[in-house]
Amino acid sequence: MTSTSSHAAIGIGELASRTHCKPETVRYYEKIGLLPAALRNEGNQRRYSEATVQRLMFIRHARDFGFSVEAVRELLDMADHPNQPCEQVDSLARRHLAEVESRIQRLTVLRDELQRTVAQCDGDSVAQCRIIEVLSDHRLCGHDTAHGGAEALR
Amino acid sequence: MTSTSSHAAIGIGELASRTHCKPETVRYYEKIGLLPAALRNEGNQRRYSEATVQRLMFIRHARDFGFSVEAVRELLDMADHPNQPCEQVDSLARRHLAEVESRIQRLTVLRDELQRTVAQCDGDSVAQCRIIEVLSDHRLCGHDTAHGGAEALR
DNA sequence: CTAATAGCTGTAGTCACTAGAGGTTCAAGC
DNA sequence: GCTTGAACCTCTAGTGACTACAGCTATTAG
Repeated sequence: MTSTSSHAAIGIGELASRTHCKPETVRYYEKIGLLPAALRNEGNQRRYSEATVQRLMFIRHARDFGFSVEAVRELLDMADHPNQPCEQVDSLARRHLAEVESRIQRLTVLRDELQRTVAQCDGDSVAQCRIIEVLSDHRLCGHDTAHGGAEALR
Repeated sequence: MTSTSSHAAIGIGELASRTHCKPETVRYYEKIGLLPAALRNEGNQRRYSEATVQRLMFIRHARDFGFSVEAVRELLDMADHPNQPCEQVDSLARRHLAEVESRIQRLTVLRDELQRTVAQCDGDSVAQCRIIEVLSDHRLCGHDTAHGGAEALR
């Protein structure tokens, strides 16, 4: 075995590659307190156990699910208290789901309007371009929808 | 007429309220060059013409459509050259549309996975919570999908 | 022993604003 | 003319979740 021996402490590089993130991100998570301060070797380099690999996998996975770092912090807290009821976990997840659904909704309105507008452009000069025309005059949009706004993208 | 006289110069507050944004945003757009440096009155306050109202409406509308500030900069450039062909406008808009569609796609995958996971939680203790369980182990997700990731939200 | 790689700290940059401090100017009423 | 309050000015820092860089030290393979 070269690097992945079974229960030896691992370095930040291996931790990062095993959790699909970068060493910078690991240090960042430590700084903001998602990961506890790492143990150091004689040369002041971070050394991690399998437990940290698991914790970081949990974090990355929750982030992949779109949870904010603050939400991940709460989820970690809850996961650390397995005997409590999971109501809070549930409500956090449901709120997040609602957020995602609303984002999809707003983006869909936006997409329809973009599609409509793009379809009306006949490829002539800018002076007759339907896209520029619509951007210049809100009344030319589909009805009077406020089409999401930039917040749709957040 | 009190504030909205027909061709007098207006202040930053009225410009902002007529374009649904804030004075800070107007100054910000000036700083990054989306709006030209404003004329000033004797007391160094910005004074705007109707042309600026139109330009700012264009900007806000493009931002509402989800175009990035850099894209808006290009769109303004194009709008300023009405005799050119509108190919570039068209391609910019189509690329943006593709971006929006891809975002919807990724969010939809995410939503389905969240829905599935949340539905499986029976409201017991955290120790048995399906949400925590799934977050702890990637293999428990629907198949082997990488479910979008945090980039889905950008 | 040397050279390449990996790690360390600390700071600044990303995007599109927003908020605040601390000061100046304007407009209206008396 | 004077006062008051709102609006305006500049400059700086903060948001979220990292990423990138500069300038150093430690480890490891050959």
